[in-house]
Amino acid sequence: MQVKKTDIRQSIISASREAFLEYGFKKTSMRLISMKSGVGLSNIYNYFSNKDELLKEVLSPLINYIEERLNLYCEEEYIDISVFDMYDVNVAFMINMIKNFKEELKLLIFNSYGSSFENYKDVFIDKSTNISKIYFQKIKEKYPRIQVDISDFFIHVNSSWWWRVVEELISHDEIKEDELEVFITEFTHFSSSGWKALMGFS
Amino acid sequence: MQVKKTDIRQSIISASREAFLEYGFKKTSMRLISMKSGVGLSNIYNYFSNKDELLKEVLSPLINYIEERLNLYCEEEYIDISVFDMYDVNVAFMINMIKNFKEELKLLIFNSYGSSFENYKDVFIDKSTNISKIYFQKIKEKYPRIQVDISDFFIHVNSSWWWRVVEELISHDEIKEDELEVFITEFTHFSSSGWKALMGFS
Amino acid sequence: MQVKKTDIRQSIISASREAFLEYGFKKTSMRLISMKSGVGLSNIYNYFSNKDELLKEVLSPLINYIEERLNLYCEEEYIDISVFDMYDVNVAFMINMIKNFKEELKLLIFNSYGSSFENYKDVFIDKSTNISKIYFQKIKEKYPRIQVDISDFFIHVNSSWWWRVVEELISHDEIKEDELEVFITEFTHFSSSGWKALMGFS
Amino acid sequence: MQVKKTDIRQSIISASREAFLEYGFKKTSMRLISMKSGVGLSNIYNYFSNKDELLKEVLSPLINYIEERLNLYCEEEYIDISVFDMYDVNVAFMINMIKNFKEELKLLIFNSYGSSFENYKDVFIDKSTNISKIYFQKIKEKYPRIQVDISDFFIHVNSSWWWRVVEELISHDEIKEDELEVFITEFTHFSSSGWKALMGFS
DNA sequence: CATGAATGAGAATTCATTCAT
DNA sequence: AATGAATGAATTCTCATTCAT
Repeated sequence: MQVKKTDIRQSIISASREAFLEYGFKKTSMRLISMKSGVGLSNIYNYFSNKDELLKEVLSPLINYIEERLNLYCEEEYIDISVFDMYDVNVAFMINMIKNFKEELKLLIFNSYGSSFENYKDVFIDKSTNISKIYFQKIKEKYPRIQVDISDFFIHVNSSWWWRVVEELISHDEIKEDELEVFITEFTHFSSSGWKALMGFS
Repeated sequence: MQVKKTDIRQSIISASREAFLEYGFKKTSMRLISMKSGVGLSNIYNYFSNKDELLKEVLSPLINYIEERLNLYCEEEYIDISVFDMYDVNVAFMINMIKNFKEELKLLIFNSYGSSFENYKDVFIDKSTNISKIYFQKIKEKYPRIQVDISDFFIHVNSSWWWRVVEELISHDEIKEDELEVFITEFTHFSSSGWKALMGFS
Repeated sequence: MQVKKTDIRQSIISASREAFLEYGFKKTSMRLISMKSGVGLSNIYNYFSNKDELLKEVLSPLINYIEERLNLYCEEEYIDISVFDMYDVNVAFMINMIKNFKEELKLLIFNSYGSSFENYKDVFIDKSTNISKIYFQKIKEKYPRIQVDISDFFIHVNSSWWWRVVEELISHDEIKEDELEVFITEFTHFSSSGWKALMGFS
Repeated sequence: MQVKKTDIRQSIISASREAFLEYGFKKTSMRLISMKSGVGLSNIYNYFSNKDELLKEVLSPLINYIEERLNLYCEEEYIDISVFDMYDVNVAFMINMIKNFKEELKLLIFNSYGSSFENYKDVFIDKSTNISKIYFQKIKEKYPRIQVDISDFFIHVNSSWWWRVVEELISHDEIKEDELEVFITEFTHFSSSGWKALMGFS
């Protein structure tokens, strides 16, 4: 019988997701995806132009989510947020992202070797580093008395840490709700104290 | 021929190091190593049993260094070190490791996909997490009054951050001495303030 | 839908022409033609039996034009044309053909690898060689005193040159009107002098 | 038993030559070469890096021969040669090339579609056009009275004709020695008369 | 030890065409 | 006439490793 086009697309995509999650992008062969999805190997190419496209398809919701948020953070309204509220915003972003895209994040973070997303981590970190820089710049302009002489590299490493937290939360997805809360508390406490100190508030 | 056994071994190893650094473990073929080293492809197998062994050989100094240090930190004498001195010890360890094994670290961190070191990061983090736990335990035993109710996961993430710092320092090896110092100061200031806060010293 | 049969045929044909011109017959896939024409891939086969047929369709005006002319040249009336007028006739044929079928000629000459027209050049050259032979034969019969002992192979090569001129004019379609005239003059002067010499008129 | 390296290389090369000649570069599969040569498919890649390399190997003697001659013709000593002696030189070059490299020429001319030699014809024609231009320039400088106002395009087409002659001689390799001589005579007579006319010697 | 030769499984992709509805 | 789906054979190339000498 005629199966609808979208069904087949979908079965290819979900077979890909499964396979990529289990073996990683590189170690997943098109043959495996063909077998898992029940769609003939060459037939897959009638739906997607290549293997990378498959990963793109799987990751696109996550990528869109991330890029949207990052672009959002560049906008005006965020200037007035205090450093410490900023933390809550970031934490919320991270937590929501993980809630909504756990599998995609796993794929992106741990299983994308050999694909065009191999270096997405760097892209993300660079972008959020830039946002942080802009943020600090704006703070400086608004409150000239506050000393914010933090090195670019530290800001970069800080962005890197955030990503690291995401990585850790993803790879320990067995963590319970309450453990997560404890961690967030610790993380926020630790970080805000750190930043206060660095900015001369201690 | 007068070429000594060890010379050949050595030339294979250094050819491997070069190639692995340039192309990564997975994308380096044995043929390339053969060509770079001038040792016949099949002859390489008289010295090393497989490709993975080659990376092992290249990384062994670094791995030994790391494991030695990690084991050391479990020992008695370190118990008495205050939390804050501990930082200096850790920083020193990190800096020295980078100074002595920059290339090996690059290999291990960024170029080991496809090898048995693919997940060494996790091994390291787990070990140093355990050390931290033991450390906190000992602190607790010695000074029962100090509150150290830090979650295991936070300790884990903290270890992870350390490793992340190493990764960042390695991938930004253009950083100058004075920039490094600034960063270390910021890092130490930030972290120690964070820890103090977490441990109720603020 | 109100789209007429012929419209669809036409859109397939013109999509094919475009694609063949851009990528060549071999490197043009039916999928591309389907996309360019907006006609479903499998539906194309309701109008044309295979890929080759598509090229045939595109080229048929040109092919018809060529064959008609070639057949025409075999007829009686052309016998009386002097060698030198013959040149003008041929030149006119060539120029007109290029004017009317530039794209088709490009297709035929440079982009037909893999199709049944791959060797059309040879067909054309053979045919026009035969015509030349007949022409010389008739000349001989009419004017027995003229020496026309030109080898068949030379006549063949001559036909080949004509085709080559077409090829060159097509592949240098940036040539301006006046440059073309200059070239035609040179070509005619050169050739007629050559022929005169060969036929003992010098 | 151990067959010597060169033997295998050679058998791959000659199998390639055979296959390329019979089916053309594009339509010859590596599998076929493997079968014809008796060398395992993947083993071929231990000797040659890809299919194109195989054609390169087969054609290199011819290509070297051509390029050497073309470079030679740019040199001083050839300036003094009269237009008509030049013809003899060119004819000799052509004839020798055909004698020495008949099969390679077939490959290059008719069977190289899909390879890096696909457009070698253009390369050759461009080069020899340039040589002709330089030649005319030098003639002009030496004998200012001679009118050589021949358009660049005619010179180009002329080079093209030479190549065409090669093509024709190659594709009619059944031509006998005496037929060849006749043709050469006709060709020379025709061309020199043509040139004389164009240069105002008639 | 050293060498040249071999291997065999596997990779991603391509594509004209056919089929069932 | 039109559509979505399918196919199946082919293609080039890769590579760690083994084998016989």
